[in-house]
Amino acid sequence: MRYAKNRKAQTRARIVESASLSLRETGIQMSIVEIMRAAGLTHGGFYAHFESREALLGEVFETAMDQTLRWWRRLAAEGVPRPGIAKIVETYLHQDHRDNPARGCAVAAFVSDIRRQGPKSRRVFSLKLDEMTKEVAQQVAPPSSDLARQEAIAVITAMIGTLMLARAADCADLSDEILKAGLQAILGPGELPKSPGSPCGEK
Amino acid sequence: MRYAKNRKAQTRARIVESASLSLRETGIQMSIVEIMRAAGLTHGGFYAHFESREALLGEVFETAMDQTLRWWRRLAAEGVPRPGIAKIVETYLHQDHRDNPARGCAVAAFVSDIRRQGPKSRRVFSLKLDEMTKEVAQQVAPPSSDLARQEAIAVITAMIGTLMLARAADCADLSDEILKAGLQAILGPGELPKSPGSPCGEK
DNA sequence: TGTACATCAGTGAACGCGCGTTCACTGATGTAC
DNA sequence: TGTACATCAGTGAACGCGCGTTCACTGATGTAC
Repeated sequence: MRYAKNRKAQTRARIVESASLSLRETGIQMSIVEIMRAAGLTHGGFYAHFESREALLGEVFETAMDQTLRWWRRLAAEGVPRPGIAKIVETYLHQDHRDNPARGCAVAAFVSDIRRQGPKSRRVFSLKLDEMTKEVAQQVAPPSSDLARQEAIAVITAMIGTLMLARAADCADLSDEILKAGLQAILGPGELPKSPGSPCGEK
Repeated sequence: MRYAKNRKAQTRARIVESASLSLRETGIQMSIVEIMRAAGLTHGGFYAHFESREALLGEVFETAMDQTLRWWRRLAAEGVPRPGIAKIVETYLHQDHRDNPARGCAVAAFVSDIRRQGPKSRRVFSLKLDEMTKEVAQQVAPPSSDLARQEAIAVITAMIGTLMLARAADCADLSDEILKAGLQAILGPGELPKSPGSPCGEK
C-alpha cells in the first residue's frame, strides 16, 4: 500500500459528508463538481469511490438520516427529567435550526424528493423513518403503546411541516409565528423555551 | 388579427396549467420541452409567451397556490354544518390526494424549493400562504381570534407534514398509518371519515 | 363571393453551457534490495 | 541508510447529452379590395 491503510476510506467519508451538507443546502440537484470541491478534491476522483451519482445519493440519504436520528437521541438524553420530547421539539423548531438547513434535519431536507427516487433509497428512507418514530415514541408518555407510536408520528409530521413552512416564509415575522404555532400545537401552551443548549443539528 | 383575439391568451393559460401539473408531479426540475409537449406544442414557441423559464415559474407558483386556496374554500363550503375544517383535513389527508400529487396541494409540492427562489416568488408564496391561513382560521372555532390564526397555522403545517411523509413512505401500511395519525392528531379521535365527495384537488 | 396580401403564433434546427462520466496520466508514498 | 521501483488515489482534459434559449422560417387565418 502506498498510503496509510484507511486513507481512502477517510476520503470517501469526507465526500459523503460534503454531499450530505450539499444535499440539505442546495437540494437534490447538487452537482458532483460542487461536492468534490467542498471536499477539497477535483471531480474526476469521484469515480474511484462511487459507481455513480445515484450510488452516492443512496448512501447520503442513509447517512444523513442516521445523523438526524443520533441528534434526536442526544437531545432526548439531554431532556431528562422532562419528557425528552420537549427538548427535541424545542430544538427542532428553534430559529437556529430553521436558519441552518445544511446542518439540520435530513428528513425535512429531502422528504419531497424521496417519492421520485428508486426503490432502494425509498426503502432506506422508510426504515430510518421507522427508527425515528420508535425513538420519539419512547419520549412521549405513556411510551411503548400503540397510542405512543401514533402520537410520535403526529409529532414528527408536525415538526417537519412546521420547519419547512417556516423556512419557506420570506419575512421573519411570519416565519417566527409559524415556529411558535407549531411549538405550541405540539407541546401545549407551556412556558416558552429558553435558548436551548445545542442550537443546531450537528457539532 | 389573424386569430381569434383570445387565442394566444388561451394557449398561454394552457402552458401555465401544463407547467402547474409538471411542477407538482416532476418537481422544480421540470423541463420546458416536457411542459410544452404536454400542452400540445413544441418548445420553440415558449418564448412567444414567457420571457424566461424563471418568469413562468413565478407565475406557476402563484396560479397553483390560488388553485389550492380555491379548493380549500370549496371544501369548507361543502363541510357545513360541521366545521369546514373537518372536510378540508379529511380530504387533504385522503389516499386519493396522497396518490395524485399532480392535481393536489401546491404548497406540499414545492415548499422545500421556495427557500431557493428569488424574492418575487418567495413574496408570492408568503402572501398566498397568509390567505390560506386566513381561510382556515375562519373554519376553526372560535374564528377570527388570534388563537384561531395560531391554530390555523398549526393545522396547515400538520396537514402538509403528514401528506409529505405519507407520500415518501414506500409501503402502503406505513403510509396509511401516517395519514391516520395525522388525521387523528388534527381532528381528534372522531369517527373515521367516509370516502369524501371530491377525492382530489382539481376538477 | 372570391382572390391577394399581411400578420404573427407556432415550428424545429441550431447554439452554448453545465452536467455526469471516462480515461490517460501524475506524483506521493510504501516496499524491496 | 539510501536508491529504484511499483502502486493507485487523485488530476484534469475530453466526451456525449439534455437543457434553456435564439432565430429564420411556415402556414393558418383575418383583412382589403
